[in-house]
Parts: sequence; C-alpha cells; structure tokens
Amino acid sequence: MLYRPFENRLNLELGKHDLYRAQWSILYYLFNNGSATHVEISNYLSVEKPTVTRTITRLEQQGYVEHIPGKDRREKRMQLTELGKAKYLEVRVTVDQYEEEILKGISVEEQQEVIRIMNDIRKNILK
Amino acid sequence: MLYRPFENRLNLELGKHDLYRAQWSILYYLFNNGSATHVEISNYLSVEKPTVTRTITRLEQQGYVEHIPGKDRREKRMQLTELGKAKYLEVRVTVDQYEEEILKGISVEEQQEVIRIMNDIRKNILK
DNA sequence: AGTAATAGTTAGCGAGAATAACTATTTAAG
DNA sequence: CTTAAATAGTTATTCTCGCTAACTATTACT
Repeated sequence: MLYRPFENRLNLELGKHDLYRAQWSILYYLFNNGSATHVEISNYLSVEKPTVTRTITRLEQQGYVEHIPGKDRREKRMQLTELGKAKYLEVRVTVDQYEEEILKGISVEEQQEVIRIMNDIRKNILK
Repeated sequence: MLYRPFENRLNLELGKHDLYRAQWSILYYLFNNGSATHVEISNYLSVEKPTVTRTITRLEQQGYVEHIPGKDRREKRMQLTELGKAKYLEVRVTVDQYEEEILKGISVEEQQEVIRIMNDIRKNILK
C-alpha cells in the first residue's frame, strides 16, 4: 500500500541525479559502512549476488566506487571514491527533503515506533 | 529495509500456487471490492494502465477473472470468476499463515499504529 | 458538429532480480 | 599434504514488473 507510491516518487527524485534506487541503496550502505564485499551487500539488500555484481559494475563505471584489497583474494571489498562520497552527500540533500515532506505530521516518536516494529518484522521474516 | 525480504518470502509462498505478487494484489482487490475497472485497479496499485492490462490478461487466461458490462462501452469492469474466488480463498490460507508468522510478537495495537502511520505517509506522498 | 477527455490496448524499452553453470580461491578432512 | 567442500564472484539467460509513446474507441463538453 505504501511501497509503490514511495518508489515512484523516490525514483523521480533520484532521477534528477541520474541514479536509480538499486544504485542509491548501495551508495547509502557504503557511505554508512565504510566498505563492504559483494556478499555483505547481497545480505543487506536481500538480493542475489549477480544482481549486486551488475549494480556495482555500473557504479564503478560512473566512478562512484572502487575496490580495495580484502582479507582474501576471492572477496572484492568495495568502498566509495571521493566522487562517490560527494555524490552521496549531494543526493542526500534531495532525499532529506523528500523524507521531510512525506513525514510531515508524523512525530519523531511515531517514526521511531514504526522503524522499531518494521525491524522486528524483518527479523521474523529472515529467521 | 523491509520490502525486499517481504517480497522474496511472499513470492515464495505465492509461487506454490503459481501466482505472482502483481496477480495476487489484483485478486485481493477484486475479492474485497466485488468488481473494478482497469483505471480503478491502476489507481489502487499506483501502477500505469498498460501494466494492469497485462496482468489482467494473464488472470483472464488462467480463468480467474472475467469482464462484465460496465456503465460505459469504454470501461471494462472486471470481477472474479468462481474459480478465481476459490483460488483466492485457497491462497488466502497460505498468506494468512505467512502474515501470522512475520507478525509474531507484534501486538494488534502496534499493527494498527503502523498501518495508520503508513497511511498518513501515503497521503503525504500522493498529495 | 467538433473538440476534450476518458478507458483501454499495443509496441517497445529498461530496471531489477532470479537461476544455473561456471572460475578462482580458501578451508577442512582423510 | 592432497583432495573434497565451501565461499566469493562472474557470465549467460530468463522472467516479472513497470514505464512511455502512440494508438483506437467511446463518451462528455462547448
């Protein structure tokens, strides 16, 4: 009931910056995590590895992410480039405005409550 | 954060019945509404008309929906067939189990609270 | 009567995600 | 210490779901 309108508007906002949701969610994760492997991203987003590979490839072509040596020669640990960080912060402004707009009239307590409950549900699903 | 795991699991459950989310959401709407035109479904799901046409066509081929005369010769008013109603009830059992499972430990008050707030957000987005 | 608007369809495109089958590397077991 | 199993990632292919643009058919408005 909420997802489609939310997705539609978010894609509209992100489109202004030549980004899609899948790309944005990885920028977001890397910015807040410093770095991550494909598998970590895969688990975080609940998508399969090939999906991650494709999106990461695009982000690499755009110059937003780069890979750094991991503890293995198998794993590919990724992090944001300087350009990627700048991009994140730039888009963040737009996304913040969007969030503020759609949360108008919802108190901070209510927001926290919803996040807490959604997290509980998430745990139930992934269990 | 919640959508992908939810979608994955739901599709898994629906897959047991040879259905996809898009189809299920229309079955759901028609069952609870008696009948609807393409435009009504389009608005309800926040999806464009061609998308509705395609999904409805599939449901028609599967024998779950049929069209009845509307107030126009333009509009195509759809309703569930007997088979469609039976299918809905059959799948409903699976979906109920799924919902119960993922809502374990969430009180009814909390559920209502979340629904209320999500509805408020939805209104903000569509405004 | 002639133009607007509304309902739906067709054609074509693209995002996003999945599975299956593969390579490369690392870990564990006999 | 070598071989089998597990892990990380890629490639190829397929599917759903959704979009826009351009169309037909019908109805409403001026």
